[in-house]
Amino acid sequence: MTPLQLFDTYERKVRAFEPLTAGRVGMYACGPTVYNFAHIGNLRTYLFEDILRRVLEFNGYEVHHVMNITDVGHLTSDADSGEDKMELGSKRTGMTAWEMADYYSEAFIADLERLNILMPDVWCKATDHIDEQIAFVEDLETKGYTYRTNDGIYFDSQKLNGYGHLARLDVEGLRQGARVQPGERRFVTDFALWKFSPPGEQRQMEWQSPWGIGFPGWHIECSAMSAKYLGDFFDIHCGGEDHIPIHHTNEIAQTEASRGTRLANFWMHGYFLQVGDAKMAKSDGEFLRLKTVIEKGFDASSYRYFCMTAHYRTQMSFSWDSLQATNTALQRLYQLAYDWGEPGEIASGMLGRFADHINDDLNIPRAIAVIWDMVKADINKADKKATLLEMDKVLGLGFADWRPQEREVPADVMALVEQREQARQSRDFTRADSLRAEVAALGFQIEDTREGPKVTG
RNA sequence: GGCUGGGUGGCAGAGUGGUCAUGCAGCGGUCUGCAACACCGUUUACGCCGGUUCGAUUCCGACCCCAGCCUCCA
Repeated sequence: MTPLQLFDTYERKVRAFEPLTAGRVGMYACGPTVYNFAHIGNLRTYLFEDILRRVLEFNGYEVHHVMNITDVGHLTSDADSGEDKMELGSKRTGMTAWEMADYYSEAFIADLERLNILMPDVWCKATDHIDEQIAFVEDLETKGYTYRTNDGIYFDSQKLNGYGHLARLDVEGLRQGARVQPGERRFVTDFALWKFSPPGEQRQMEWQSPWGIGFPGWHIECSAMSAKYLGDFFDIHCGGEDHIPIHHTNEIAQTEASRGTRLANFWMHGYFLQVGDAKMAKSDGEFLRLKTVIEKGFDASSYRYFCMTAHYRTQMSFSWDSLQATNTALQRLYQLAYDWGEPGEIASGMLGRFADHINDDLNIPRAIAVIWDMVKADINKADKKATLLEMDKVLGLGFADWRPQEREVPADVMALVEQREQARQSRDFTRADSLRAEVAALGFQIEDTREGPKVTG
């Protein structure tokens, strides 16, 4: 088996993965901001992270998986700052920010469960770690990386050598191309560590700090919480591609300034799902949820499989037709695997090829191609089944538990089926075909097999 | 506008300096009373223009288009 290789955004190359501590992997995944439901594009990223985790476990590592929940927003009491997500969400739903955070956190976790995504070992909420964040900012202040403006404490990105290396930022170009007035910020790439509550306003979420009442900036929660649960330098930090230039760049800046590390040994990013010509933007109001996919008659596992047909590091196009196409393939595979019966011995050649591909920077599309090779290969069914079940530890499609849909066939339908079979036996095919059409109109399909007619719903 | 990444057959999507991705769809066939299922076979590709090379979809350059970020979006 080829040793595991992963692409590291920081170094911009695929390199051998070696855990910092033998046998153990610390993995931090940027979680959701809980102001709305997750859309299927969000979920693609969590599917990528799930595959990453399963591949690490397949390689024998014990994974310590941490995911944050961003439940802090800029909450103001009036409509002026309509940009704020938590505020808008609270207004839209009629819930308090706290209620809304719980509501959408639960909905998010339910989606992950439906997709058979393994749960993190630690869920950490930003609001449960205010003290850690304040301590982190205090440390940065002591080390001289902060300055104060009228609305908050900011990180002085120019004090740091190599700010923006993760994203290969052209800092001077950013300065010239800035579309927003910097205000009291000294430089475009500076960002808030702590924001003050505006005078005279009561926020739903605000806390006491050495700098006054306010709330933490967005980036600080990940630096503070990952340090708490995984240490100052851990194995893998992952998230969506959109985080590369801002969020992860700033996390690295904070941690570099405070702890002297680049936070994680590997930085990994899942790429966007495209729907039609546009990306999925929650701000557009309309976005596609897993719920919608299920309501259209697909299983969550079909969406899981769909995502696995593309490499995590390429943008992928979603359409109902392409989901339908992968669904057809997956249902075929389920039925085939079911018909293979009880598992025998693992076919090591096939499993080896599969493992080589997953270890080659999670090349799941190639790994799945090996499965289709195996379908056609001259290997006995029991061994194919055993091999597939082993592969499914990574794929997570649930081949062991899949059963053909057995819908209760009503007695009147069964009667028609029997009448048709009699008509067939007496070679009255005209009558047989019209009875088949009748049964179809009632929502059941008849397939003639050697064992007689098979009725499916 | 700047920076970062990408453009592959009807669709989705791998990969490679010179023989195959794979799946779905299509087409032909086996099976079937006809179908369905299954199985066998099979067509179509590498954005555009140059360059390097014996040979480029693959390497290099320009151009066009798409995406991300510069607006606390996975």
